[in-house]
Amino acid sequence: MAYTTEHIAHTLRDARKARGLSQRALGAKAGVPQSHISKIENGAVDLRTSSLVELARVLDLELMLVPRKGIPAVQAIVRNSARSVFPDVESHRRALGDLKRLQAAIAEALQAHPTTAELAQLQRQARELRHFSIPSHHTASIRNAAAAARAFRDNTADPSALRESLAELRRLRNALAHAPPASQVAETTHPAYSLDEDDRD
Amino acid sequence: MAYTTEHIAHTLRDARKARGLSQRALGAKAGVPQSHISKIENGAVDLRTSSLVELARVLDLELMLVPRKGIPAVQAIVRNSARSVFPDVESHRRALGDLKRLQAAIAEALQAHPTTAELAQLQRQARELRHFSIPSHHTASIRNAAAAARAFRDNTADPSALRESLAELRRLRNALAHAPPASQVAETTHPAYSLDEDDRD
DNA sequence: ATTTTTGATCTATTAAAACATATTTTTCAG
DNA sequence: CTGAAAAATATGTTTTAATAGATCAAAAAT
Repeated sequence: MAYTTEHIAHTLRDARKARGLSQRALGAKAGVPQSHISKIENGAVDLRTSSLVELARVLDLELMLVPRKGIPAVQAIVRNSARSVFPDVESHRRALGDLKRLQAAIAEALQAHPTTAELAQLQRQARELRHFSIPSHHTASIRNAAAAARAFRDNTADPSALRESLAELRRLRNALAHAPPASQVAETTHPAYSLDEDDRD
Repeated sequence: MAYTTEHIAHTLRDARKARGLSQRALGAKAGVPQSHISKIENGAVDLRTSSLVELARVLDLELMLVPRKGIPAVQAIVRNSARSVFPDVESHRRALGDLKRLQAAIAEALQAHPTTAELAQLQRQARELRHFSIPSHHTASIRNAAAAARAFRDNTADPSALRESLAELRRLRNALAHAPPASQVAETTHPAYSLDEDDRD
């Protein structure tokens, strides 16, 4: 398969992931079967132009023919369009780390005290939050919750701190869920360049 | 067929014409049969991405995925890359006029003196030149040749001026044929927008 | 543990690509 | 200007590969 085609496949996969779409979801929007998207992303097929255009559209990308002369300039633009959304992606990445630590703390606390209802609720809430892009100024809430969980693990006495954290996380989740633009998972508009985010845990 | 696909087909055809390539010539360079190019340009097929990439490459175009946000900026760049080559197209158009007059002069001279070998050679040479983009500073050679032909028509005596012109045109042709970039017919790098040059006489 | 979700694989169908051939357009001699 | 030869483009046919649909395996969620 030609270099450029590989490249395109990568771009599509990255863009899809950055938008938090599954192959099925993307396929549904673009009118393309999931199976086909799988093959495309794996470079197993030389897809037709219409398919490429459809997929790109759904991912907020447009296929363009650029004169060789203009390529560097265009690359700069593409890079910029991407950079303008990078901050969100970055803080999202950090927020994911915080969340992961929170979940670990909860797990440990549960190990010690498996019957605590507040911990189970916190666990569910933390899982929920992973579906959102979390602005940096909210990481404190998450770290506080983790601290509360650890404190509870060592001193079972008082679950009130847990309830407090739970309420705070709930408020956070609601705020994010009703946020105006596409705050649902890292706003994207991806460039042609991989970024291979460790979106996984 | 989707809008964008139509659009791409048009861009390809325009770019090819602007480069003065036949479907066959383009196909040969890109490794695609002429018949297929015909279908592509007529929107009769939904070509595969690799074909599109190959054709674009030969036409000095690159396929890129541009974030929606960046489209206007990219369009501006594309437009500019095109404009920068316009002067050449213009002088090419003028050179074609000169060539046409030269051919007419030769024809007349041949009418009067059908057996003159030099005239036949000149005729062939003039035909050859039509395949090239001729920078404006070379039009003098062509006009001189036309003058020589007209002179010969009226005064058969001396064919040496014809030979002189012939040699000059040959030199010109060789220079153009071996010119470094794509001087072969109007340097192009076409935008997505038609330009529909009256390449015809 | 099981139910859901996600991504990969297999089969049947359909359309692109390759090859040969026809048609149209251009060129140029008489 | 007219007709023949050549070049350029279009159109059939066959072959090959993309696409759609169903099924499967692995991972995640509850």
